[in-house]
Amino acid sequence: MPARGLLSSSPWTSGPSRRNKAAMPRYNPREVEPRWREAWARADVFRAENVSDKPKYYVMEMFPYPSGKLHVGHTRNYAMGDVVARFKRAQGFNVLHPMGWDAFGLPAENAAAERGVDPAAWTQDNIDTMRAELQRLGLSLDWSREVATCDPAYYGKQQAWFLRLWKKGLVYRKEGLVNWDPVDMTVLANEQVIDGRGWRSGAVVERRKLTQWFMRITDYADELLESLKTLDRWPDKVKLMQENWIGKSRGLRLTFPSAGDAALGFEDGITVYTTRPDTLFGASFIALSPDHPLTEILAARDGRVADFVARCRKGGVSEAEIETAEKLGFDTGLSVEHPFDRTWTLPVWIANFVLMDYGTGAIFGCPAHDQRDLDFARKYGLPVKPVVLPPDADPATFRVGAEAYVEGGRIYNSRFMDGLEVEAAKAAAIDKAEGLGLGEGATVYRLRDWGIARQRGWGCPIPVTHCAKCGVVAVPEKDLPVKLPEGMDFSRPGNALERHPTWKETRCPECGGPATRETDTLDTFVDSSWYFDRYINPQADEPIDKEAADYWLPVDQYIGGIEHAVLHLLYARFITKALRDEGMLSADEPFAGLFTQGMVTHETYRRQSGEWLEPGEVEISSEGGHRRARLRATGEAVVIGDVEKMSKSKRNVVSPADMADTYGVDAARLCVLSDSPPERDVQWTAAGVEGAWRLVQRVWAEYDAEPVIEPLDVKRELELRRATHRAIKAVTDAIEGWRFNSAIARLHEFVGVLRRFPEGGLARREALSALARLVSPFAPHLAEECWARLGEPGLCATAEWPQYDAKLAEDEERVLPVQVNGKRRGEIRAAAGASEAEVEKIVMGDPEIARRLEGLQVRKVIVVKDRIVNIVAA
RNA sequence: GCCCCGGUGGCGAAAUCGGUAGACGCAACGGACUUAAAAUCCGUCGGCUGCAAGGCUGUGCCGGUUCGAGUCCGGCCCGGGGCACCA
Repeated sequence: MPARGLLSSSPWTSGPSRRNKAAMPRYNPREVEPRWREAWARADVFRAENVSDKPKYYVMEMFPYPSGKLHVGHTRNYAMGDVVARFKRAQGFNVLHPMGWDAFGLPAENAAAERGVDPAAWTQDNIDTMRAELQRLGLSLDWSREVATCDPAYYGKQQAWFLRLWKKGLVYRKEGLVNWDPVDMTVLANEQVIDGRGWRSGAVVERRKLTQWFMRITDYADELLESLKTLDRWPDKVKLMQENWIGKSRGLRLTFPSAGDAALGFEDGITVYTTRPDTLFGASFIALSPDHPLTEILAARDGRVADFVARCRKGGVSEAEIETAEKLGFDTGLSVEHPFDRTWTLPVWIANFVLMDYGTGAIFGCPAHDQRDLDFARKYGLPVKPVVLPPDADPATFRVGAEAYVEGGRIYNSRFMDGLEVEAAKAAAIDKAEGLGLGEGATVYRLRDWGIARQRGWGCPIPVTHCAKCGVVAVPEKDLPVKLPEGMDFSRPGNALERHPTWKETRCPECGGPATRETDTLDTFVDSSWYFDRYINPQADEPIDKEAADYWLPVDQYIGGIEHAVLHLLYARFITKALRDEGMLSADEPFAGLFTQGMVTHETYRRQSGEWLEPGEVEISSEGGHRRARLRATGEAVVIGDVEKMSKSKRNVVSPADMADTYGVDAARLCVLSDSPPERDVQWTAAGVEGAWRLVQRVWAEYDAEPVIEPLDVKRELELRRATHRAIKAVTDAIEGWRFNSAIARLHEFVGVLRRFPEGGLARREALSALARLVSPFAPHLAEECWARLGEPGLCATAEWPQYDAKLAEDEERVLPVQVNGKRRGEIRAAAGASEAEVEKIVMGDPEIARRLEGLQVRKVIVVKDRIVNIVAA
């Protein structure tokens, strides 16, 4: 949003500054910034070397989808990464800071459908636009390593490793129930279904039976869980989310033998999975999933079962259905024997709340100690028998009412387990079941295999052919990449690749007979699971240049949104481990350090008709204490919606370009990093840019000022030197601690100090030399201009980070507040590091303190070195 | 329902080891400069109270630990995020 009054007259041409001399042109970023970007490009200073004596540092931000326009959320994200990249480079690291494009996906298809453009051309245009915008931000990126996932040179290598994983058995095809998005007309992974709706379209997801491609991420479930422990530079929150997602549980897989007249398919009894084998004597029924194979057999024979299953399938995933969550059951009339007492039989039900794809798809119900089972038992009049006694309860009177008892306690009513604590009873039950040959201890994960196929035209083709004679055959590596055709028809929903008139037709690589190509493409999360490997050498013949990868991996610092905590980060970890086991790289984990930055949010605006509006089209006013919004062009009333993450779909995006046009790129970078800590969400306002702009001008004014030659005052010189070293320490520590907002605050302070020291001399020179380098990660163009003005050799971008002298960074004298009984009553001055005795002496000799202590008896004096004094007196 | 994370001036926030609460910035107000405005510079800026020095109070609420609590502990309220028939 253009700031008031700045469009007609630009701030840097509006008049001379009055500091130190009559007329001085103000710092003009429009002229300065492009010049330094050219200088960096000419010197190629941001190119990383795959062979180097320096220690390596690999820093990257999550690559963007090329939507066509950069917004301030991107700016903030990439500015953060650039601060780290420039800081580490200055500290002597060989820094790899690459960029690329997550370029497959639906928006290109939507654009093709709406405007009849070619998705490849549309995407390429967007990439070109956004690359220019990114380059304008002055990011220290190594553009020689750029990758785009829609480039055959990239996805062809992806097909190559995909086939290797297939041959290894990590990829397989299976018929199963899938989540079908009826709007996008594609299959979604479980992770991509949120509240029963497609993560992208928001449409209610249906369940369909289809043959699908999967990756065996569950083979790695245990390692993915265990090695989370090695990720000490990941946020705990993300590790916790992944841990919950993997959902490891230990329990018992146990078979209930069928009782009496075993029905067809039912001879082997029913196998259930439980994490509560200690409650087996509280069992009251068995429940099968509506999708259980036995249910299907029963449904084939009995129409009432089929009707019941149909009822369960209807909805089931819809939001409303989940919320009401009514338990539904059907009594099959069949029964099984209790494994621990074969004379005891239990009825077999089919229940809607039993999931087929978790455990065995069948459970035993223990209503007293499981809320779902209790709800079910109450509804259908099944017995409720408690077997875990709460610590203070009386076995004679303890009853379970409306709430199941799920806490710990002592087992009773349970024969050989009586008297045991819950954990001991679980072990005893597992032993017993194993002894009987009816069960074994089992570990089960919530994590499911990853469904990777999408019925989309704009994605990486799955490189296989279907031959009537040979079945599913891999395309030979020499024939890769399997490229997308030109001229796909996106005017109708569905898979444009499938509809293409000729692309499908091919020859079987094995028998040479006629065959068809697979028309499913890979989930775009496959594309983003290895791009950090490809950056290392995007021209390599092999998908991954192993030698270079062994040097660079793992990524030292990855920066991105918390919204990828589970999906992208889990897939990328899995693919890394799979490729490692294929011998393609050596790293166990892709990202040693992870930082999840906050989102940039903005209010949303819509027309009465529901159409989204951009913030720039809307004028906000205050009428009667209420904020009102009107369409700038027509005055039409506009609905102010929620504050949400900036996204193209809701059109609540603010471009950094306007801000950069008016104030320059450096001010824009400072603005997005100021004021709020990087991990916090921020609601966008342009207010901070004025402060950033002033900082730029004030920094420049120090370099541009004519030197004031005055005799150096030794005391003032020391004071300035102390301020310099204190600033170096503070900024360094703040960057290392990811407190960029604090680092910028310290720059403001340091500039404030410099204004008070216009004299020349070495101390000022030292200060200015340090300041340029401290400013450099945040406002790199300004830093170069200052550096050049100082006459320093070379580029500031390649200068060493300033070192501080720890002695100078500490004050030699401290002001210590003095409290009496915890209330501040004065302060004293003491040498830094003064002993308790020395400080106490000064305190007691202070007349003001003495006055405060009149009539009181000092009981105790607490001296915290260099910080505070507290006198306890009565 | 369960699991996380937050709540500090008019606003964004700082205080990261239990030790001066509000650094730094924005806005506002007062002043300087200017024919004037903008820009720039200097200053004030949690609340109550006082002529002043100062005093009292204050980090969502209630209680606790401590010489000392924004920070630690217990209970609650509010906001945000994640998971949600996972047996």
